Amino acid sequence: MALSIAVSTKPSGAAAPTLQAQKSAATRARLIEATIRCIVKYGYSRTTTPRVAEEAGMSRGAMLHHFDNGGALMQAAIAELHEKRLQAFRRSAESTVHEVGTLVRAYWKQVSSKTFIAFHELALAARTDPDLASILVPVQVDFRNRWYSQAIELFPEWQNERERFDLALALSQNVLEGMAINRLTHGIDDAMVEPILRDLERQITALKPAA
Amino acid sequence: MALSIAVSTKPSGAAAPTLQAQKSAATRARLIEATIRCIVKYGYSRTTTPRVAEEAGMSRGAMLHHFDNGGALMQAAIAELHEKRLQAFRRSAESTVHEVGTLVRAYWKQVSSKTFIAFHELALAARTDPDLASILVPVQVDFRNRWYSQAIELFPEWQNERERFDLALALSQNVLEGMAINRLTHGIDDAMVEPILRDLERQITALKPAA
DNA sequence: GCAAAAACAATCATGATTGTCTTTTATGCA
DNA sequence: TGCATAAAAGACAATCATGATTGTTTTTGC
Repeated sequence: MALSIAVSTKPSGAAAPTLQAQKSAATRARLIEATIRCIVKYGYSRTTTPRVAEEAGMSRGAMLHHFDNGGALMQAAIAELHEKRLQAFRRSAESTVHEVGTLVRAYWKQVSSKTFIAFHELALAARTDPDLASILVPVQVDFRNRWYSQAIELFPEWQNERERFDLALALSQNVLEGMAINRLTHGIDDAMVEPILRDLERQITALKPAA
Repeated sequence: MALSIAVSTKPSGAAAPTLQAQKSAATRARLIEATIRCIVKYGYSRTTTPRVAEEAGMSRGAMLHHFDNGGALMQAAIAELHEKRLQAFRRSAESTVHEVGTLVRAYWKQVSSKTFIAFHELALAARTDPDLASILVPVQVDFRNRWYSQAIELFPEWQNERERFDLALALSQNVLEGMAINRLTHGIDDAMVEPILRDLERQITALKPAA
């Protein structure tokens, strides 16, 4: 699916709440979800417009009526993925106790989701695809920034020892994401997941100042 | 580059040391190296036969004379990458002192190489490409097995506490590979590399029984 | 030298994907 | 009830990668 940069999605203004607009929005959502599913199923490079249309259960012509081109659809899918990540992210930050163990498990669950699979497909493709990168990188930066800010809010008492704090964050990120990706690629690791999670928890707790 | 499974590379028997055979082998090597460079530069899905031919500085026709089809070339490239990894791997196991720090650094250097980039491109593509997976998975399994065996040889005194040993190995693998991939995808991490490496060393040392 | 084989180059037909354009269907509002 | 408009489907040409085919040059072995 070729990316045409600097394309804006079809509906410019806030649509009136007419019945057609609702239907249109639903169809657009269906297409976006189908795109994400295709990225997970076939990978980014094999996510083609015919495949997405088939996955969404509609003709390619109908699909191109809602999105000017494949790139616009991909852009919308990226925005949706970003939203999903932020949402799952906020949920785990709000509802749970601010305990290291639960937070580690929450992020592990997050990187075990299809959303993360799709995101990594995009991220790796963006490495060699400048057009995709120009869309994806700002999203990644935004996510990273929010991640960091959220962590600071969750652990205010930790801000005196910024070095240890940063190390704990970087460790969590690299271990969990690394483990998720490793599981994607060679599959074989399931037995070690629990021990590693426990070790990571233990280590973060050790880095954290006593409450 | 479509993969045609179950194709064998052209030269069946051990070639006589004729001039043509040498030239042929050199050309084949050039093509394989060009393929690997293309995977790194353009990613797996954009590694097409015209691009490889251009990268190798020869016509596509010439290229298809040395490899029956694109898949055969990709298969040869995978074998070459496997060799490269094993080679770098043996070097760090043989030449260095069997010290945790040096070994961690050695593997970190290894996952920072273009060989690893190419391998990860292939590994992720194989997730959704059964033909590629059928070629790549055995190679991955073989590497993993050798990795494990090598580690056992390097640390015989550790074999009484197999759980800690396995944890140390899994940690090393996930942290280092995860960090390498993270650096590939969002780039931003360089400042944390050193602290994480040091922490990993410290942790492995803690898991290891006193010599 | 010379014929055979290999290396190399160029072209062709096929299939897939993309974006545009036209046509058909149905939906909402006067 | 009509009719204007959006939704949906299909047809279209252009582009690109692929493998096969054919032609040309160079090397090998007799």
